[in-house]
Amino acid sequence: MADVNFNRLHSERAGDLLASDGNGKKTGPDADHSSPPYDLIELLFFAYRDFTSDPDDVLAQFDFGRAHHRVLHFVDRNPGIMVTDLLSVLRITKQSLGRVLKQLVDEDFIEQKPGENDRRQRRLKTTEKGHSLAMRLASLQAGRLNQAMKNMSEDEKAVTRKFLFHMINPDSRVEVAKLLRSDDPALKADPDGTQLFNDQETR
Amino acid sequence: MADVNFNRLHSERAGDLLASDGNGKKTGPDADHSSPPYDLIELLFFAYRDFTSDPDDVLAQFDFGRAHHRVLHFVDRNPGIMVTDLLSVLRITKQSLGRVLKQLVDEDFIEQKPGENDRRQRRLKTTEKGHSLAMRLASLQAGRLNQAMKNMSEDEKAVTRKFLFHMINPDSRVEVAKLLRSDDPALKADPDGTQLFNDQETR
DNA sequence: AATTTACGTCAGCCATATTGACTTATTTTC
DNA sequence: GAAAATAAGTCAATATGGCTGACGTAAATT
Repeated sequence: MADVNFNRLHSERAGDLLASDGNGKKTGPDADHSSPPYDLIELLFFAYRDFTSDPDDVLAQFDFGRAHHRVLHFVDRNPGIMVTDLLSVLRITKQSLGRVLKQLVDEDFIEQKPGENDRRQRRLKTTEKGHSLAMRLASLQAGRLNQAMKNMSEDEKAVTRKFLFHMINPDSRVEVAKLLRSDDPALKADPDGTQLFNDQETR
Repeated sequence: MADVNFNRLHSERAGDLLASDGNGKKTGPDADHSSPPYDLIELLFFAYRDFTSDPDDVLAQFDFGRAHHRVLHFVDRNPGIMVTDLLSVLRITKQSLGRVLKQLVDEDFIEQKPGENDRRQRRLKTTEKGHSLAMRLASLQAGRLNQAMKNMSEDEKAVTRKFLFHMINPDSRVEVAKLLRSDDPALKADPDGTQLFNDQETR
């Protein structure tokens, strides 16, 4: 709140990184003396902050947090997923997952049944109640994304997807690409997202 | 670790949201029956996860967390910023900020002096040590961003910036635009980022 | 039969956020 | 000049969501 005064907050530190045009482009002949793209760094911070805030508000009404959202989302998107897969996608520990998953199961948002071939597995899927909440949360995020892209051409949307994909660690891209195309038959023939994302690097 | 098996995890819930081409495009004549753009939702999640992971590793060596990073970043970028401004940018409480800011001041990453006109204010700026760490962290994020954009034209980069800007709550865009252009004289004449981001909506 | 895997659990720790109430300077307003 | 508003600090309590390490069990694989 309160009108914030950001005027007169100018950097007193020019010359930190040699000459730059202020946009991160090189001005010298060869070496990369550019300053960091602060605009993008900060845009990503603010964009993600707001991207998560809508769902957070809804989740709070259920006494859930962002952790529940992530679990609910990936279970809803990948019915039959097992605990090990969730751990690797979310990159958290079994204990951390266990707590939120238990709540989601206890409160009937997620149900589980043993794997048919391997009875050690817990195959997870959302209940109707869970699916409904997942859709509500996804719709909020969808609304924001659609609004942000409403004036974009298909090509421009593809550029955005490509950008986000390339922000992911190269090591993880194959796994992510698999997740993304998991219900899109048209992408089956593109195992590592190479075509999808016009990937021509890091190989 | 362990090879994860995402095959055979196909949605068993077709027909939830009427017909869709699987890409979030409308297939009907007018109403928006499209399903959420799950690919973008998940790409944003993974992109941000990895975007923050590099700095996290460095911060851990100093016994700092992501909260310290945010404070350090915005102080470094806005020398002379005061506590109230930080609170509004970071959207956290005074108590939360107080703790991490105290550590950063105690360990000589940030210094403070009273405002010249208003002696209640603490004008914050990074020390050499603090600036050095801030630059190190920014370079990590810059490296990832530059790599993600290395094959992009200037137009495509502009599209990406525009996308991120439009993901921000309309209410916050003016404030963010002010922050972004804070040391870029070329943008001074564009108070709410309208030109910069080719903004033609929400007015 | 031995090993590995999938999962669960106990116990404790830490970082980061929250709310509400209260204090102290200092500046602004009437 | 008195009253009100502002900038900042502080105390106390609480919640969330991560973490580590150790251990246990059932089922599958070698």
